[in-house]
Amino acid sequence: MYDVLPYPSAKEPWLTTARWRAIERHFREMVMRAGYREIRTPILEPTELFKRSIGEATDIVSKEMFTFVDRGDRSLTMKPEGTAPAVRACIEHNLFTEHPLLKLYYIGQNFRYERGQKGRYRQHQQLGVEVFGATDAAVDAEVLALAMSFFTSLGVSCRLHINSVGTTDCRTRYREALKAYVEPSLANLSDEGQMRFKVNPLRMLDTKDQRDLAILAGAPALREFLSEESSLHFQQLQDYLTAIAIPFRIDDGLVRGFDYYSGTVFEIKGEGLGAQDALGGGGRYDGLVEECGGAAVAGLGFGIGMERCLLALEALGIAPNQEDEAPVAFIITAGSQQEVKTAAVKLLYSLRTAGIAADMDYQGKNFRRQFKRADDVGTRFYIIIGEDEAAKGTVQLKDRSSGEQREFDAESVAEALRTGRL
RNA sequence: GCGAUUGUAGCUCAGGUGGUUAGAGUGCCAGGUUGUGGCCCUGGAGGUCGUCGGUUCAAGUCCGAUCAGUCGCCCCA
Repeated sequence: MYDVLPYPSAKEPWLTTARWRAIERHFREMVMRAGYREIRTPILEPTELFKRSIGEATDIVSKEMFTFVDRGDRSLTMKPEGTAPAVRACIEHNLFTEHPLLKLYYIGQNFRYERGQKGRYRQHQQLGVEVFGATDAAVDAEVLALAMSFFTSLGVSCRLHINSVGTTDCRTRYREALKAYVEPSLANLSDEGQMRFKVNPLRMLDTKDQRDLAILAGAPALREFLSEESSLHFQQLQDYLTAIAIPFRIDDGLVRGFDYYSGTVFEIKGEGLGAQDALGGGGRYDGLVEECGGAAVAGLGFGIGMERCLLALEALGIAPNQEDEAPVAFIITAGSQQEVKTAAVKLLYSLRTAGIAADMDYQGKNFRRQFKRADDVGTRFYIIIGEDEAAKGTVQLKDRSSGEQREFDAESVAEALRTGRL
């Protein structure tokens, strides 16, 4: 876990609220241009929701959930991912019937009880989209394109890995074929590989163990077991991606860790991120809505890791386009007369009311130190008020970068600041 | 859940073989006449040495345990 701070720290300069807002804004603008609407769901959900959707046997459900029993004896879980809660909410509020084609986006916190590591936190934020009600491969292309352009438009280079895990039938047939192929060499497989052979054979493909890779090198590919329909859909997706110039590579070993995926699956990998290099991932989950008690509605989506995105930007030395947090004007008072201070306070509020970011010192600093404070907060203009000005109802306006200074009526200074010129 | 590694001011780090009131740089605060900033000069505050226990006349330093961080495995965002 970590704190997101208002100022960069030496240890983790990427962890600032300004950067977070910049990324969130970038994401929002992108998905809203593509017609997505925001959904926000609670952090807590019934544990059952995740068991049914993600799958009992998955790592997430079996060992990584923050689960507890509440005072009413219900088992609640802090959401480990955003899709199932979104599906639950849409069913509950009949959004699928009201909006047969539903395009949603979310920005939310997820919780997984894992060992911390670079780019992996027990509480992490995901930026995601979900599209319900369309099986057209063009939608798959849209979702993948959104995820990719999110990164490329930020200047992060990344690789798109895609695969198709087909329908339940395809996977069942493939699972048998794969087991039959591996069985003779089972004893030579790593401990981990042997365990997966029993529990979840498809996951054997997702290994980094050299021996296992050697054994699996000649194994049949899941792609060869896809039904004609799944196969065609996957081909269409590739054609669309090619048409819109999104580079991709087919990764036969890409098998994701949630049980609800069907058909298209993908992962986006970045560079310079250490072991946790998945920037985002997702896929199609056509049976999920039904599984959660809704109608047969097709769906697909992706999740992008906020922290990994920020880390990737940091590794590349890219600062996201952040909004300016510095005030336009900083008011400085000379002399200790109460009239001066009162004139300054009056001016401060009239500037803010006029929509100008303005600030002043409240620590009773001397004249010289007020300038230092103004420099620290990065103001563009100094506004100086002394006894003479307070008496005349004027101020001195000084440009910090040029050093130029002119006297203005207190009433007209807002206008000068708005034009940004003396 | 497993493995490796680190823990001394806000931050980056010094502190041979144990030995008085634990240091530097930087940052912070103040002063250098509250009428002109960035620089500079001077001064100041700030540390139960991660925590607990042990060895010793004596522990930041040696030993054990524990906690936290980091990195990796697993898995994923």
